Amino acid sequence: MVDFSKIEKKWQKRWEQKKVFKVKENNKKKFYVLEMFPYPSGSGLHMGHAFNYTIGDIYSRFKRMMGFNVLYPMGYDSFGLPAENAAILAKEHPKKFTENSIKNFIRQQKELGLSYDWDRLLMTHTPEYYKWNQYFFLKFLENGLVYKSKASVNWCSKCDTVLANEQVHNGKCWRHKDTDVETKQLEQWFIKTTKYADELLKDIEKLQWSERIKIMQENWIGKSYGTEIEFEIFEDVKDKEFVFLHAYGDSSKDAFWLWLRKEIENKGGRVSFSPDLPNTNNPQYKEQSEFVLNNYNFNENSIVIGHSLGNILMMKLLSSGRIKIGKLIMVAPPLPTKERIISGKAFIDNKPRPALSNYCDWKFDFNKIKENVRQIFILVDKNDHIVPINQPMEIANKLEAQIITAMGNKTHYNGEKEEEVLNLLFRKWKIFTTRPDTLFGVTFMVISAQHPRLHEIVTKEQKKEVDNFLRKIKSTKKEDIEKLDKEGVFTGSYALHPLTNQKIPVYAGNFVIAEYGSGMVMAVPAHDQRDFEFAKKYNLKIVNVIEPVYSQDTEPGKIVDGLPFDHRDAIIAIVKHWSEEKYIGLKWKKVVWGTFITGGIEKNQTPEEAAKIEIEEETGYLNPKLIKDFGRVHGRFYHVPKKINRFAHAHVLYFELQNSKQKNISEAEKEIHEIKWLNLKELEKFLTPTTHKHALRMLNCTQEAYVDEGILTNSEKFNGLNSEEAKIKITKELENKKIGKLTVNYKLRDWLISRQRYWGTPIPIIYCDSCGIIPVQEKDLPVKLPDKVKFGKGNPLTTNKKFLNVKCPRCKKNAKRETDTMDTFFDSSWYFLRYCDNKNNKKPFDTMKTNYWMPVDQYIGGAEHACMHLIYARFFTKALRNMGYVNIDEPFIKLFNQGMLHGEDGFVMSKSRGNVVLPEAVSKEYGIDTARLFLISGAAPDKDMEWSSKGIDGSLRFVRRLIDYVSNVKMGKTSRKVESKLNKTIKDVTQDIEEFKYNLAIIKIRDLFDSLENEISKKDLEKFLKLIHPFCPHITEELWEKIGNKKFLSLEKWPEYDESKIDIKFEQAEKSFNNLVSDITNVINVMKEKQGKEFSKVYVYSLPNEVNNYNSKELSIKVNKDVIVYSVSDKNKYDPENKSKKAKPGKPAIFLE
RNA sequence: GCGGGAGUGCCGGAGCGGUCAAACGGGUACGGCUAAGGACCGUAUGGCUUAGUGCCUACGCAGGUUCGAGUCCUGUCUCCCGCACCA
Repeated sequence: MVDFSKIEKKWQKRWEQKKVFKVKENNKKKFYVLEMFPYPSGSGLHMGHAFNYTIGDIYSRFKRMMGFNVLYPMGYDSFGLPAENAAILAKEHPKKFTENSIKNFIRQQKELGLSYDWDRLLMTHTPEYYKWNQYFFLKFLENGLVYKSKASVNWCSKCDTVLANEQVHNGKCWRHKDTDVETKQLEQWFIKTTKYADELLKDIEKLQWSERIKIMQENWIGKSYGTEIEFEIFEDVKDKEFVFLHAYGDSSKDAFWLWLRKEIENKGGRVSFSPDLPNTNNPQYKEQSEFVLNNYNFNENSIVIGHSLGNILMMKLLSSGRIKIGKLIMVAPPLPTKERIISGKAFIDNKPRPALSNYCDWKFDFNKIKENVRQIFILVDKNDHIVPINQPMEIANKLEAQIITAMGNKTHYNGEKEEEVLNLLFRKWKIFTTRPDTLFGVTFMVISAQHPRLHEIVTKEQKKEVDNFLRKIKSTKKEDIEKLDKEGVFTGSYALHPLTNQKIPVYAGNFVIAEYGSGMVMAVPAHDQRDFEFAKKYNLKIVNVIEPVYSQDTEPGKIVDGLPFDHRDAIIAIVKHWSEEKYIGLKWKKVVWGTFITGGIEKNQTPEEAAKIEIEEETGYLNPKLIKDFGRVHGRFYHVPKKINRFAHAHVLYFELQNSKQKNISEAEKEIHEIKWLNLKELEKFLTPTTHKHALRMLNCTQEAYVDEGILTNSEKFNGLNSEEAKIKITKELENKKIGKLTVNYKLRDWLISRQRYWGTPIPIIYCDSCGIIPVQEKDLPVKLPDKVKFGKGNPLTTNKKFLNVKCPRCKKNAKRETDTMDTFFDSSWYFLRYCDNKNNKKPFDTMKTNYWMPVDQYIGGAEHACMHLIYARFFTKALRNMGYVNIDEPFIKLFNQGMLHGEDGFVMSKSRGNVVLPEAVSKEYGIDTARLFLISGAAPDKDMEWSSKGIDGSLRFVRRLIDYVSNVKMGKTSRKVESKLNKTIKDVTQDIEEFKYNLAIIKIRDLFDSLENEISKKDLEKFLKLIHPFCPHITEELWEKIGNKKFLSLEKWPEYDESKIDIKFEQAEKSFNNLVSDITNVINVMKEKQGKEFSKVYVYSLPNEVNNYNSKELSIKVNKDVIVYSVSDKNKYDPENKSKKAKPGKPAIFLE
């Protein structure tokens, strides 16, 4: 019948030839519609893709017709792992593979009739594009937004590469839901996204995005306010042997680090102090070593702090295996390279030091040293004017020692007091807490077991145990760790409580996140569930510092608003039976209350005394024995008998009756309450006030921490404050002591961009042995990805020597390239800017052009990128703004998240599931316009939608009827009725499309179509076609041409509506018409069923002013009978039963015959 | 655990506090048009009732606000999604 594919081809060709959708910057108002560009998968497009693109295409076509200069581009996110993996499988080069896929994609997208400006095509795998990735990387580097760092990173063994934090979902790789992410310690490139954490969070409110996505981003950034507190972490130095080994030159033995000696001795350590080593002007190893061995004791616990030549002596001694020690701290070691020594220019000043060559012959046995000392630290002065920094670095590498470069107060850290040296022994560790009010409840510390600096605080004694623990953790999957018990192990180190100076143990734990805060937490077992569980497991001290406060918000005793609170010290006495497991409950007679024994504390009374008196008064029992004091609980409630709001501060005391001795209770007491003996279960139901329920929980020893806020206790001068006040005051106190401050913490981490894979943008960095890490110079960009590499194990780029080996841009010596590539999210973080100026080969883009087009007015894409792409792109925009490249704060003002298309089996349509429907197939049978129509009429485009091969029939019917109608309609005049409806529909549809309510728009268009009559004016018919055009572009173009138009409908103006032509009267008329139809059929049915009568003629009697509402022809068609319409006033009407009398406004009378 | 969203006829899904037995589409049934139709057109599709009427039962469940609730509020159940030991 209709050859859809012929029509489609015809118009697609014409659009392309005439460049109908090509845009340039001009004076018109711009509108930038953007769909998240696709990854060009090898399997091509299916209906799910068609669904996504149709949503954007409709919007673009609509906006274009609305008169906007619409930028609607398409491109491909063509770097990435799948291509690499698929290419390896298919033994095809990723480039060829990718470019084939893209070709396929473009063809298929063109067949969908999408109105892209194809001249703006971009592909991220082309050097023309990724050159600018490299360029931005270098710019970020210049601006301090890039750094390289060793960190514990997420590793996916299937991807064979690291993953960014955002790419780990539920402990699994975002691509491989079945692959556990491992942690590895690796040196990687990071982008400082955290620098913009605050702005990224703050600007969320500027975005017209769905609340859902906004909240997801907020949670991801995860800002929390709290206090940073410095804890001193130290090894227990008691009875430990320290040896200070200076050696060389001019410092006197008395002046050398006396301050440090004092610090150590204060903590119980023993310090042996070396005088200058013998004969330092011509040092001989033999002489000096004998001297040291004779004078000092070394054992596996001793800590040697070496300085100057003392370091070299120690390294020699350790090489020889003659001693074994615990820790070696090398402060400012003179460690020139062998070449330098031989050349006689050991140090920066180039003065020869022949003495050194006697000794520092570089014949160290590094493995031996590692064997004989447990921990090595090297401390290097940043501004050392003698020893070049890279020399100790080399040593540190060989020894796997930690190197710290920091400026000393005096050269070589010979100042009065050197914090950096001290820190190696007694390190300061900042921790973050949101609950400084619980500071006095800290009874231990927990450092993350994954913390890269954990080993620094593990002592010799605990090393084995810690190692065992770490091994255990490593062998458990990340997924299981979350379900695992809180576990840990003592590190051997202690922390000093900043306010009480108590010594508290430091544990390594599996439940602390290494990357959040400082990776160590202060543990408050009484008020944190995790810490509580940990403390229970390892029998650690639990100190209660927060007393609960309850507010009664249910009857009885619900707080009455507005009444002031009467404070009162009180007791809650739990009294146990002398022989049974039962407790006394008081049932109140005038109120519906059930409580324990309770009462106030008078002046000069202890809580125990007060409780005993209450017990005697209220129950008569004479011999209660105090067993346990549960501390206080505070309750705000309305005291019903006394008619006041009360704030009771109650001591909870637990008594056991020694015997049944009882005196008589006064009548007055008897009237207030009665005594009940209840077991624990009964009490649960019986007790009404929340404070008493709390007391019961304490009696039950509930295995829970009290984590809410409350009133401080056991907190010295902060006792009695509520949590809110205490947080402020304790933080202030810490600030005064300079060991804490108010601070903000984010969950957001820096963005790890290194990927150990081939198919990505090479990171433009060169490693030079002499110059270190050198960025590639801008003029040398792009660093092209070489074609020839070997895939297999490890990073493919290392297999291309031509790529790998370069000359250092600075010193021209041989150097090596960085072989990691960038995360492909880097590519997609700025592609929307490149579309604005995609052919520029001088700059990433012309700012004039981005200023015109940006920001993207309408972004369309899936919600799965809420915390990945969308955060990166927002970060990029802000960073580029600060660097002067763009003038906007946010890239995407409006965001629309489309739903997913499901296959007929109910699952998301995907190739791997095998439920895909191919557009080509559908197009052949139904036409792509029909498919488009069906896709968006099923459900709102932001909801998931199920494909149905039956459902599409409905759309096909509509399209056919439409063609049929336009082909046969008589051009003439439009009736007022149709005109009214048309204008109303234009109004509604315009708004619906604007709001992406395509499904509703279609309903209204169909409704209008049903009301169209056999005659219509050309103008109105055109308006009607325009309304449908965004949904069905090919068919409408064809019909548009058919009715005699030469220009493209695609470029026509969207119809405007005329409010004055919208007449509700017509709607009412339509309604009464429909009512009439249903009335008639109703009667026909009733009569047929009831009396078996059949009628062939219908007479309708309408009020005279409404008679035009009821067209007999239309009625006849509707009810499928002959219908004759009379006006009631018509004298010649046929009305044998005088039914016309029954006619009412909007409701004509009927007679059947 | 925290956060977000949703529960409406056989199905997909519409539903400004009143005009809702519920749009539109699909399915199903019946009828018409036809040589025939899986094409097209019409009717029906909670129950009872009626010459075009009226009533009842219905929007997960239970309450509440209101003259009036599918629509607002509270609680509850179920489902979906996101984050998850974030100190």
